[in-house]
Amino acid sequence: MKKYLEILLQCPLFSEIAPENLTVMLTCLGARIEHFDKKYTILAEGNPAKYIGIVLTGSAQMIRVDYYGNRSLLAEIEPTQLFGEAFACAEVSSVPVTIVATEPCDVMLVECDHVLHTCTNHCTFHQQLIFNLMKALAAQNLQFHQKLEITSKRTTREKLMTYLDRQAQKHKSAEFEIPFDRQELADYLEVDRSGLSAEISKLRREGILDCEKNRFILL
Amino acid sequence: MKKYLEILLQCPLFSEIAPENLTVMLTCLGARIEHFDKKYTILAEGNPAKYIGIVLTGSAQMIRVDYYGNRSLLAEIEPTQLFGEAFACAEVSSVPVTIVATEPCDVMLVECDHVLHTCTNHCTFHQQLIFNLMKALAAQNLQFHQKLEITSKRTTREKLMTYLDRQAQKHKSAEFEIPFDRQELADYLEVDRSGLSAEISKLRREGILDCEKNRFILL
DNA sequence: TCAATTCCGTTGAAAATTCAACATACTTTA
DNA sequence: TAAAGTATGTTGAATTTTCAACGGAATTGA
Repeated sequence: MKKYLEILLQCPLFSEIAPENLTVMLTCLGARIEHFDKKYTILAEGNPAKYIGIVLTGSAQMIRVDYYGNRSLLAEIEPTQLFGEAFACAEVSSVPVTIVATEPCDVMLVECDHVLHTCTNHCTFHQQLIFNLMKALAAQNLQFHQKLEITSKRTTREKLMTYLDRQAQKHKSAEFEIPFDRQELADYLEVDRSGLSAEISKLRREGILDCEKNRFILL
Repeated sequence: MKKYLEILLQCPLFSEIAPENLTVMLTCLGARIEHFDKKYTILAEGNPAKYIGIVLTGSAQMIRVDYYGNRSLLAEIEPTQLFGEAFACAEVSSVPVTIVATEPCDVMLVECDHVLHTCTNHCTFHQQLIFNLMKALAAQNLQFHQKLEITSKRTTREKLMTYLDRQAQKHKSAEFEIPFDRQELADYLEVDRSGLSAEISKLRREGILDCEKNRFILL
């Protein structure tokens, strides 16, 4: 556990928590760390929504695969970010999404009950944790707004350009790398991969953008 | 203010708040009530995100209209429900959506700062309010998951059927009313209105559903 | 290093969506 | 009550997406 304290202190869930209090707190929360190799499922759809997850190293994705096998990518999850907290806090019986490791991952799982309900010892901490959770949920809400803004566009071109504009804003540069390969980008934009490739080629020919692999330049 | 206490006590934001404490609390929060006629804008895109809104009577919608005038309907907001809380809590500078009244509305606005930051008098209340806000944000998160599940489908038929299935589940009945007219339903599903009408007719002819106005029956 | 696998761009045909226009029924309001 | 306005369904053409299939490039792993 020790080696992750650095990362945990940067996690939004532990914002404003004093380093010296973190260790004892983690045991109180029933925290445990698990490792997942690339492509492994960290949390499968249908499982009980009891845990809040924190990605410590590597990276993961929140995905949903429907009845017909259509895969939709809901969010990229990077170190220090949370997952599963919305379902645990809303007390749904089971999670409606799947979390998969896209790189070898170390993940911390804490029991949501222990976060929300004050225990005998650490009452003051819980208040801060709930506040932090609230902030994290609000931030995730914004992420979904952004995703909805993108996917509400009707054409592949508009979805792609809206996504790339937002990425450029985020990186404060017209040149940036995205965390997706082509199939993942298509799954995030909710479009067909081959159609997306065709559209990217077209935008290149038109001199609107350039790209190599997952590195894009808006011209 | 008095006449709304009943409704306010059922609002998720004031869950577990004792009735006798509510009135004094409202003044402490800088609460004020405003009325909006049908079709009026309650909160316009671009405005500062300082307030948490509560719909007391009537109904409202969260919408976004893009550059080209495409209208997208993000959520229906009914009495006791909140709006704007995600943006206020995430401390974004301005709201990226518009809230409009679909029926004559009474709306309460409270200053988010006053909710989040403990004042001199009512510290114990604030903790409960933050907890309630956290719950509300988690619930709204789920709503967006549901909307994303629907709009991630690739065809109008699949989007419509997924939406109607969820409504049937919600009402625990194959027969139910939806809160949208055809244009609004199209805006929620992110599809063309005329295409939606055509698809509904087709599903009727195939004996899969029946409907009259906004009342649907799944067969 | 070599073989196997994955990733990516291209293509053409089929399917679906969008768009504009119009007719009818319904609602609102003067 | 009549007129104006709104909501809904229908249609056909144009646009766009999806789907399946393929080949070459890049990556992985034995």
